[in-house]
Amino acid sequence: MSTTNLDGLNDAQREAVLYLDGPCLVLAGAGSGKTSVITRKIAYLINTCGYEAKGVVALTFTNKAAREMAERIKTLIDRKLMKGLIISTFHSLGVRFLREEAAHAGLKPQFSILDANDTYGIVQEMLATTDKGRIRMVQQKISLWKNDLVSPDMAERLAQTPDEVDAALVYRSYDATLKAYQSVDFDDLVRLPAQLMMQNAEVRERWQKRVKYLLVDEYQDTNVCQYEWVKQLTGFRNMFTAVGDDDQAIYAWRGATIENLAKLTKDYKSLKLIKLEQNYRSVETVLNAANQVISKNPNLFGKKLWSNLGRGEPIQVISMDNEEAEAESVGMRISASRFERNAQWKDYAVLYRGNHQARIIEQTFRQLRIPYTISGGQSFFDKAEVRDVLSYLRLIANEEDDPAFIRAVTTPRRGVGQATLTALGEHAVEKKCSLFDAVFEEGLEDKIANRQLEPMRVFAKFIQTIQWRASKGKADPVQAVQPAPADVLLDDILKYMNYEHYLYETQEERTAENRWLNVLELVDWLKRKAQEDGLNLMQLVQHIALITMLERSEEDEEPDAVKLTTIHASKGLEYPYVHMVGVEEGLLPHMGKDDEYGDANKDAEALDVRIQEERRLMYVGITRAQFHLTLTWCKKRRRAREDLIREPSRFIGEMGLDSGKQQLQDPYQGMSPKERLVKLKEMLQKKTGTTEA
DNA sequence: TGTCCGAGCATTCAG
DNA sequence: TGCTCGGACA
Repeated sequence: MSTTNLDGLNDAQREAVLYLDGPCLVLAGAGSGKTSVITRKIAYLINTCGYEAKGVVALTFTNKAAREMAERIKTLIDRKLMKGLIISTFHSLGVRFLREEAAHAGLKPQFSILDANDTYGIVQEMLATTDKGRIRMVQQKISLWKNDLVSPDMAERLAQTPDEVDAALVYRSYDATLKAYQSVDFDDLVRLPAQLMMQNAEVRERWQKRVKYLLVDEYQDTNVCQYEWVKQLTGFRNMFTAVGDDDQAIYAWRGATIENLAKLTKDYKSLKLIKLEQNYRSVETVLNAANQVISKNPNLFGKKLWSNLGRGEPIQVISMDNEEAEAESVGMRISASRFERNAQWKDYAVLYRGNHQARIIEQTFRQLRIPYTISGGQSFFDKAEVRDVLSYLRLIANEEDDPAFIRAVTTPRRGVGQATLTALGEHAVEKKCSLFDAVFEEGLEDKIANRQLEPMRVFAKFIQTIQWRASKGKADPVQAVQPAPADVLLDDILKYMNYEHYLYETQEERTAENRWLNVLELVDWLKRKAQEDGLNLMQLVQHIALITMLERSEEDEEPDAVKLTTIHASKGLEYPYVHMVGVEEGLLPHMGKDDEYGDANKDAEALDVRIQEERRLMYVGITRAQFHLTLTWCKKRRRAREDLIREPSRFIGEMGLDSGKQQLQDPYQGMSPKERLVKLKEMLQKKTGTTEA
């Protein structure tokens, strides 16, 4: 295992792995084997070049990507040599960084991490409104500013519209509030490390010394902040490999900026550019269409994918009467195709632009008895029940975490309502302390009636007791409590919450049961984690933000089912047979309610930029297909109570298909569902008669 | 004042 | 489907 195996890599891939003379940008087209390049390069660094694992850092955007990368590396490197290797998301590394450097950021190491729900509440309070749109707009604006490394001061100067002026004002006090809560939001997990490294020489040197080689995946998705952090981390050494594809940049709306790719060539004069243009995924018909579409975009580097997987079948474009017919047709086609090709359900994917499009497809698939799985949905840690339990843990670790206090003290209900919390808040301001501490501050009796005060004090005492019992085995002489390991404490917390009872009392039995199961799963997982890594409760809580529910994937076996997913969520995945639905003007490219093409003159450029991103989205969708692609669009689509007349997406025209051949009508057009089924059965029977191997 | 129910309506997403 | 908003009711 002392040398790295480079077998099976093409010339460009090999060059990318071996290049170590300085900064390196790998432009990796769809399906060109970029993960192989990253993992092999890591193996090469450690196995052959004598890098210590702890000096190598690979950054991704999702936990899933990080996990997959780690899996692959296990097969390439001796376990013993892997110790200390960091493969993580930007945010996870940010957490680790901030825990270590907390003092420099003015935080205690047990700071809390607030998610979008918590910050929504904070913004809501500051705006003193219930206008959801406005709150979200401000929240988003602040997030984008943070991602762009724009300070509140700068934001105030930059703000143009009245909305922005508002947002800038909120931004300032929002940040102050987070500080007071000893909390950070998700954006801070990257922003604060970047800023800290820019401003603090000691911190900068420490981390630059530590990171000997850096690899960044999906570089086109980085924002200003991430760019800067990467730059800081690589420092004078400039030893890094960035892998990305400008044609697959589809996250501008959340702050990512493709300019980062161009900026790289400017900032690093010696940047080595390597293009991976051989595609190992798709047949030529698919690839040609993708190339044609994306060629309508201005391009930075000029790359063209090719493959030697053969010509492949023509792409099909099918027009439908409406979305019911579309869903049915897709279902029937998949059924028939699966039979004809002797394929499996999981070889098929249905891609769409917006989540709501999945509904009709789900419905239809259930009728047709087609098994499916649907991607996306709420993440485990966003579920209300999970957040409820975690709010207790957060509060135990960091009693300054006011949002956690509010959530915990009001869940389950214990007679503490809005009025009480307001009074408590005033008291906290007066005494300049957290809500939690305010509960014990003198004078509260004058503000809050005993009936509310008492349960609140009982609650706060309970939290303290757990804190005492959790802190490194110190028995508290006054409270006479015994220290206890995390699993015991977790049980005690759940018991105190009486959460199961609360669930069944407040919700439908079925949902209560589901939610309780989620809680049990969470607690199980936490206990196991504590056991395996020998953590006490305090340490465990601090790790929560870093966690990925790794072990959950025991049932990893993916079921044999058709995959229903948005195009966004499909990035990075591949399927033998792909159906894209709703390929219509207005949907793909997507147009909001108020922006019609008509008076686009004023902001023609902005519109163009948006169309370009939609075009890349189309490109991503097309390139998911390995062997066959079917596009459908509806002549009419029901919106509210009216039928809208629709037109095929401009992107269909841009694919350069020889029309006529591929412009199919729905063969089942005008038939009732029953008739369609009969027709399908006929077709299947005919096939059975003449099936070949 | 709070909450319950039916109607209407959808960008895209992870940490 | 699932969420939110508006109107009705205790």
